[in-house]
Amino acid sequence: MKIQNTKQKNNLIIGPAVAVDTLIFTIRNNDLMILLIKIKDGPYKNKWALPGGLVQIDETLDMAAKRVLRKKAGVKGVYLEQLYTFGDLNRDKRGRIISVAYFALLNSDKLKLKTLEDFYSDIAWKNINSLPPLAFDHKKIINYGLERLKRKMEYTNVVYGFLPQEFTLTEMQKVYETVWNKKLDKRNFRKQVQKLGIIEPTGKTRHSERNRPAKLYRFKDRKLIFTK
Amino acid sequence: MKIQNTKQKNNLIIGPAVAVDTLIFTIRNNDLMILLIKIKDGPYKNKWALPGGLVQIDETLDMAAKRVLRKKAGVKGVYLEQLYTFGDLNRDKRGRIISVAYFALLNSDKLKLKTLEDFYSDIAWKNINSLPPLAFDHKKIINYGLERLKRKMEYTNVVYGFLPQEFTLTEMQKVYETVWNKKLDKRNFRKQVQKLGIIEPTGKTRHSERNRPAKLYRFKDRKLIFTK
DNA sequence: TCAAAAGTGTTTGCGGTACACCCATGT
DNA sequence: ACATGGGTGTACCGCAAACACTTTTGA
Repeated sequence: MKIQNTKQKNNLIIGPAVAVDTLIFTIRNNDLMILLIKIKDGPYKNKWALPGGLVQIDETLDMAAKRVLRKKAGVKGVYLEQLYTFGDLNRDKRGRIISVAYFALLNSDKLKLKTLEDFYSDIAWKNINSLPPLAFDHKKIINYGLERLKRKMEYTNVVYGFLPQEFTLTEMQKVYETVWNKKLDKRNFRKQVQKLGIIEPTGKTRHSERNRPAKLYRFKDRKLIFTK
Repeated sequence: MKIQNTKQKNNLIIGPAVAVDTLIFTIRNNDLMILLIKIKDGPYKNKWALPGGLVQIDETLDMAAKRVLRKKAGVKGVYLEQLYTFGDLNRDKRGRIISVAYFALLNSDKLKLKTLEDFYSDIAWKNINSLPPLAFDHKKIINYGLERLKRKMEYTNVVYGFLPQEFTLTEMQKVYETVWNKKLDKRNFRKQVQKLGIIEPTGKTRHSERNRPAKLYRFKDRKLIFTK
């Protein structure tokens, strides 16, 4: 990359600004939810938007995304990956802002840490299937992220982002069914998952109300693995 | 995305600058090549780098990438997709620059238009397997792009980017073999490709020196299709 | 007739899919 | 004993992989 047609002095640049926007997904009651923030004023007043912020001069993109996660969702140590960078000219009416989109997956462990919507009226988990009117090009970004998520769950173990340390196979199956929006065969699902060798039994069981206890499993490695 | 901690007046922003860097691939003599530019001065003097440029205030990211392709490689209308955005703090010693990487695929039709290396001593096609010392984090970017390319050729028809309008099945197979760096079975390859239904015979044949003529094929659609 | 690349089918094994019943528990 | 979700095996089909010979052409 060669610098040309530019002036850079004390980090003063003539050019687009850079922001990160984060798609924070979780699953609650067998629904795929995304964390959104209501905009209070300006041209997008009363619309909802992805949590985001401008990238500071002394932070990387990943750092910026993690900062947003911490400040807006009160979580850290969750699954996070860069999604895509959106740079249309009029995606933000207020100025030329390029958005580097990230997506994060939260599990119920993380959710318990802080239930933000109890404290703020302008931040809320929204069902992915009934989104409110969105600001900017955030509808497009969410659609893009959803496709990535669906695809990635086919050929990686990224599902662990949605699951707590210990979980039952039925819970795991329900995550897939929720994201893919289709029923899976219980026997085939269990065979396939077990064959991949990415999870192991903890030896413990979970006793629900009045049913047979379910065996608990954990991921051998809570990091991204390609399974195909 | 909410603006905060920022000052924006007449597009004057305090923050990182944004550039695009393009991985321009082609295949020549059964080798995967990438177009690089030699840096003339500054801290990266005599190192090689990806063609790139700063994103102007009035152009989208795609426009910037296409501009680079046109100016540096003299081509247009080639396969182009956004790869990833690199934003480490010290990726460019000269200042805080975020790079949106793209990758492009050229076929021999396009190559004929302009053989740049005949005109410039500081621009050259380099074999992907014997790269010169690279500036910035461009080695990392190239590796990332290579992985994307290899994977994407498994589940899409993106190979068309490397192929001219008309081509033989052997030529097509050689593209795969070159990128994946392994031999494929001729009979299985032909069966699979034909079954996908993404190409069709043109009816014409190509007569090489002294062998049996090969049937020529074309892609039904020269746009990205998912085949799996 | 020879050299060189084009072109073509069959067999086998594995992975994915379809499908139904018994088990353990609490009430 | 019953209701509820947990847990298991087999049969079939289609796709992928392995594998070798014939055809067409120009010299």
